[in-house]
Amino acid sequence: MSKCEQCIIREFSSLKSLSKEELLSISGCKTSKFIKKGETIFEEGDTLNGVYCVKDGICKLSKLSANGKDQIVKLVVKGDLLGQRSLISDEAVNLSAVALNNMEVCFIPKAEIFGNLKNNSDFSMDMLKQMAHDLKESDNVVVNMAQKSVKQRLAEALIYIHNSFGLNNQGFLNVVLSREDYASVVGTATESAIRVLSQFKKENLISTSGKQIKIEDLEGLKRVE
Amino acid sequence: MSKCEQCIIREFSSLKSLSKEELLSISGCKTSKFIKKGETIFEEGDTLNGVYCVKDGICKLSKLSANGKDQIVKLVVKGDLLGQRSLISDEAVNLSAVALNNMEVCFIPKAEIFGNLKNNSDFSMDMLKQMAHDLKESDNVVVNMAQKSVKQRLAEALIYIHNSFGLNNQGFLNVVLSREDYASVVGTATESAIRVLSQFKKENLISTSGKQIKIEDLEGLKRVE
DNA sequence: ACTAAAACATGACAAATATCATATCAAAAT
DNA sequence: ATTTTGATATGATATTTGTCATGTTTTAGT
Repeated sequence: MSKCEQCIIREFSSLKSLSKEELLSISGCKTSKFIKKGETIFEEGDTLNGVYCVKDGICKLSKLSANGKDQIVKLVVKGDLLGQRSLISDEAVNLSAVALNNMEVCFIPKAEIFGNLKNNSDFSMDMLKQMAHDLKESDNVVVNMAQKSVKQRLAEALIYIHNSFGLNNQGFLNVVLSREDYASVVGTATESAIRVLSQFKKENLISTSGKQIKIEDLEGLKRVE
Repeated sequence: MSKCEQCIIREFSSLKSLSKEELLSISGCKTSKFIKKGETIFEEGDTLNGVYCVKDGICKLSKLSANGKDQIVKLVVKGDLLGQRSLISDEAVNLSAVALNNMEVCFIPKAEIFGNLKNNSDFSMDMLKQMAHDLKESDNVVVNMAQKSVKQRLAEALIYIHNSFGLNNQGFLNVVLSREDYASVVGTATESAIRVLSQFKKENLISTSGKQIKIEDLEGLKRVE
């Protein structure tokens, strides 16, 4: 758990193009930080002097809208970096990051990132690719938000979570969100999210056990209109 | 108009970090291409083997949603590049680009871009910064789409166009969009966009002359709820 | 200038979604 | 174990937005 070069995360993350020597030089990475469920890693407007690499756990990236409601923009998992966008733009962070379960992250100082961006073109390229991928995703979300119904968006959110984060040993979705969080992913009122989930239950598309959700009919969910 | 090194656009674009020699090597850039209003530069799903640098004119980047409606994701102007995201991700283009007025663009082949990404870290950094900026914008649009009313979104679209693209000599917005395009920016039905614009007119927030729109009360538009 | 086509406009109504109220349930605290 | 709090659930209703119909105006083509 101690050295970056040994970290299993390395091969999945944008850091994969860093050499052993480069990783060793990332001194701040030697110690990982544990973050409890519900804790805030950083908040909209904060200034970061480095990025976080997620070793374990899941967090949400969200933004507070003028109407006082939070909008979840992205879910971040093992292997992802947090705060790169802000670091590269050299501006305050645009989104808040809050842990959805217990997390382990390690901090990589700004200077290390910029040094590698300057000297390792493979690393720059990986960063660019990651950013390009995020941009495509974000554009697609814009289209979905603008053009699809709440029901469709919620169905797609469930499918997305199913495909990206998998299931636990009992077949429930690995990512457990409150109804309020689902509303905040989909961009609707909490009551609406609850109603739609109830409807999905009635139609046997999903089943629930407390906060846990199991997808019973993936194909059915895909057909939701 | 012929050589990249002389092009005024150069200093505004992501290409500003390329040296004179690097620009000279961009052979394909020697000839610029003229695109008429309404013409398509590329379509969703196309494979690009280079990027376009916009020398003049404005175009829309849009995506077709499953419901058959187009969603405009971004407006692109002088100095911007088109197709970088797709090129970097090495995948088909995610958005269609259609000229909103007569345009002049020049084409830069893929190999040139990648060569420079590999060898010129300032260029890579500029690309990264541009992408980071686009990502922030896109995330913000997601939040607006999800949390704001059609009226608010349309008011903000007008303000955005006012601030980003300016006015012509008679004080009308420089970018002229059809009502359908406004609907497509805001993510609503054409009739709804028309209705809201009519309402803005009645409230003396804007005035119109044919397709042209003049903002009469910018502060009032900002206060729209 | 005339015609056809497209864009704009508006009413009437339907559907989707938000809001408010209230009830139930589950988790946490004492 | 009991209380308290927060999350989930659902009904009733208001508001927003979409759809369809239809008329008018503008634009483009001959």
